[in-house]
Amino acid sequence: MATISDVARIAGVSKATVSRVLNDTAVVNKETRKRVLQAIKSLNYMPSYLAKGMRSKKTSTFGIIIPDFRNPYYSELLKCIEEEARKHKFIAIICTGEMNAEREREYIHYLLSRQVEGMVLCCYVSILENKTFIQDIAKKVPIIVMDQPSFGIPVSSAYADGYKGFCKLTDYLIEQGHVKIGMIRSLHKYPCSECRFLGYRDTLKKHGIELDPDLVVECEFTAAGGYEAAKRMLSRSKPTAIIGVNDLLAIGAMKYIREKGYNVPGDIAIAGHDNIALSSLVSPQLTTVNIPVEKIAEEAISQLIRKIENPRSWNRDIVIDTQLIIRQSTEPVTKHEILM
Amino acid sequence: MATISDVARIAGVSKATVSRVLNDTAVVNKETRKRVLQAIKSLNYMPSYLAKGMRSKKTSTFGIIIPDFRNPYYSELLKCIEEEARKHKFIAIICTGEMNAEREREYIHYLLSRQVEGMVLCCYVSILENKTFIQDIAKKVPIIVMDQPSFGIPVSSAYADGYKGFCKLTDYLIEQGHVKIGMIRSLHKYPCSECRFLGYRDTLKKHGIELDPDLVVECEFTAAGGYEAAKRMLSRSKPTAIIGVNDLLAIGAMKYIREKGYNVPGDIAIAGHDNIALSSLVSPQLTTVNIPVEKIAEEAISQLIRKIENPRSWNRDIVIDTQLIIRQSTEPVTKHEILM
DNA sequence: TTGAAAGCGCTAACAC
DNA sequence: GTGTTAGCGCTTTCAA
Repeated sequence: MATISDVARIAGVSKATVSRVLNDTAVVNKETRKRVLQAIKSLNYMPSYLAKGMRSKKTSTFGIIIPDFRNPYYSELLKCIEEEARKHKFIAIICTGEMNAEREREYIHYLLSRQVEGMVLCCYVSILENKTFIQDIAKKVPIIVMDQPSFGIPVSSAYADGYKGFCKLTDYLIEQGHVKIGMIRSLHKYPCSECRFLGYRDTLKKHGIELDPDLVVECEFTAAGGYEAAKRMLSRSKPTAIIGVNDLLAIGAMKYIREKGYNVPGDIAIAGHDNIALSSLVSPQLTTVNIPVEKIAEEAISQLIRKIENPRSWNRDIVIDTQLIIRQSTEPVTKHEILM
Repeated sequence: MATISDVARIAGVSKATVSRVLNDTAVVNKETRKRVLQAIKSLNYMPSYLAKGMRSKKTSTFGIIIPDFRNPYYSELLKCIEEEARKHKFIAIICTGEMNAEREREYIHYLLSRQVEGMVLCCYVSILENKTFIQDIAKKVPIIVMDQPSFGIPVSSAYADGYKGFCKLTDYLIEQGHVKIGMIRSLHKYPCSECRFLGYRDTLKKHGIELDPDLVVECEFTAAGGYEAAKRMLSRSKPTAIIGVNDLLAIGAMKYIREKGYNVPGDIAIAGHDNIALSSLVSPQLTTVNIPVEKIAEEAISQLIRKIENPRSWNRDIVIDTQLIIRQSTEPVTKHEILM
């Protein structure tokens, strides 16, 4: 691979001049510039990001940690983040933390030694279990926490308002006449899951409905988890509606319920949260709460870039509003029966 | 951030010795080693991958280009690839080519200037449109092409045998008594899609069934594409079975068909290919062909690593066998009617 | 407007 | 076993 010295030699100039042409960092004589560009072309020269980064401390890279590639919510998030990064000529190194604090820490270290200029963290575990660790990292590199607030750690954050989302969802189901409303939530008390649960709990309370512990079950963050959770819930009680803490769980639950011969929404209405693409592909289509992922990604990345460009700029907590999306899985029973 | 010089100073040794301890590249006196490790700890020192990579030409990084994060097949692939990479202490930089040759080329350049040690390419467009380009890149860095053969380009490849898969699928449907079997394929003639189509075509022929052009429709690689494709197909003809070139398309088609009031599999049987997680979540569950993604990822990465460690080693075309998975969406009608 | 020289943090070759 | 030295490919003073 050709180096800047090769280019300089071919063009009959110094390395410094080539660098100037490359980075537009000083005025270069028109003729000289032309010769340099020709040399670059003829050698098929490409600057080395390693050398560049080492010298200038700018790697145009940031790191991002998500729990799992296979959760469609993160697929959408990654897509949006990549586009945003692209706009700023950044590239993202993506790692999966798998809800494992040690693995998360390991990757964060790894990213740091690769001199990323910023980090996007969807680390439900570390943030809680390792406040001081994250705090130390934040001194070295700008961090934005996704999907949950920053809990007093001096970093920025960007997340959808899950509390409000679950208030809307629960309110809506109660309006439809439901009283025995179950909830499937995550096994561990992750903040984003917890917020959603509180929205559900408080809304029940507001309407004078007592929370029934039999109607709250916990499971892994997968469709299979939702399936098992529904099984457990139905073995204890018989709700007329079930909310999943996210769409994936709701879809898993729906699968179990339909396999058992129950009608959705006739016998049991189901709703989720996140509005992943899948939620409108299943049948009946899933009622859910839309998270404007693009907007979150855009705001998060621009905040991160701002912080990279000016490390002393303020941290921000960016809270994004969500929208209730009513679909077949919670349609009023009468209407549903007509359709059948 | 502390550097190797700081560590050397604190430990009272030379940088070389620190490097030796760090990389286990020579025997170091036990006492000295201890002092070095203490210094590393006390300084919270982390080696810089930039400097390391620059000097040693080893970045422990490879690049991977996929079409889209949102296709679940790639989510699974990425997960497996990350795990394999992890075993070898490599990290992956993931980019999406979006079936766009220019974007693919741009990212490949980008990866190259970041000195990746190898590339995994799921680039349906570039490989075909830019053979010489890929060929040039292959001279600089080991490449493994995924999901399709290497077409004579001197690189390795790893893919599932889509031709055979579609033979099995078509054979099976014909055994079930289907004659009017439609196929939904990709808009562009990507090799992996084309192979699958040929398996379908040849199997029909083998059974003396003539290919009906009205029963072959093309669409984008998304569920929405499959939905539209089914609409078009049904407006022209009435098959008793439809195969999607992948599960996503099949699921989109199924959605349209059920919305139109047809029974699946009663009126129209549906099958896909890939066995994405989603295929067993929809109802009826989708008959499909399993691609052992883990195995492909494992073989691909170990081949890539082999090539990195010994650039003169042979290229290989790794072809992985697939398995027919029969589910509800193609169950014999009689059995289905009993179930209803 | 351009060049020379220093140095980013590390490893590798060679001495001792 | 360990230290010295050179240099990876680039940017950034400082001089001219």
